[in-house]
Amino acid sequence: MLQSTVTIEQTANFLKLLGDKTRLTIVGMLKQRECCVCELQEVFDISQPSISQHLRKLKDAGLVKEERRGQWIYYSLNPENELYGLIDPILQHVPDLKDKIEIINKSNPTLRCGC
Amino acid sequence: MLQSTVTIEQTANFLKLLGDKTRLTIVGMLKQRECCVCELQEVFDISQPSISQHLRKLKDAGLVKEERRGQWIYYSLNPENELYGLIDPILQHVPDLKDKIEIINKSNPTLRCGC
DNA sequence: TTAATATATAATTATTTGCTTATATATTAG
DNA sequence: CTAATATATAAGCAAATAATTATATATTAA
Repeated sequence: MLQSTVTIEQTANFLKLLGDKTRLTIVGMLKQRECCVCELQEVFDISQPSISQHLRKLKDAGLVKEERRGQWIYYSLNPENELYGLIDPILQHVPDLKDKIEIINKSNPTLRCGC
Repeated sequence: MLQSTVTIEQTANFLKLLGDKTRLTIVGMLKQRECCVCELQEVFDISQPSISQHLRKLKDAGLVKEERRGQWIYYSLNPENELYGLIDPILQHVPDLKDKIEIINKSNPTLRCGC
């Protein structure tokens, strides 16, 4: 694979972006499946605006895409990002996040009634 | 290779550490060869104490070792670090730092006179 | 011993960061 | 339309960060 044309400063900024526990966890979860904000809220002990602000940073860096579907805005990783290829090696060093995905699968916040 | 037993928080801290242009450059240079502070000074536009402080952070995180040899203290990467394996994939996305190594090879600050 | 060099530490400061609460906007349901 | 829900934005604040200058410590050379 060719070396990408990213500057050292861009790479440092990318690492700084992932150098936050919340954002790294979000990215790890999005690697498994897209999530909306209310789903992420199930997993983190911070306020909804705080989650939105982390997502905005990820989006501003082009690492994450958003897509509105009705009431919800779904976030997913953007494989077009020049440094996307770094995500996998990084996540390989991190414990599995399937438990977090389990949590939101079970609580299912986007299904408000079981009728 | 087995997945290492590092927490997501430790990984985030590691990425935050490398998420700084100066420190990422230092690590990239140390990947090529050990350096002392006065050599690194040739390459950066910041004060000597600032460089020492970056090195201390890297050392506190166990990413870097130091070894005094006479007047100089040489810094090198510590391959024992649990996340050492991440350094290569990261540096693959960064332009080569051989030019910086060239600079210190040429200025040769540890050789004060040619006699 | 003294002077020079290499490096570390301390104190200070401006900036950035991550959070909070309050509020605004957009969508859906009734 | 109105109420409820999902999300974003704004304002404010405390803590962390990266730099600076000043000073201390360690080593070498004379």
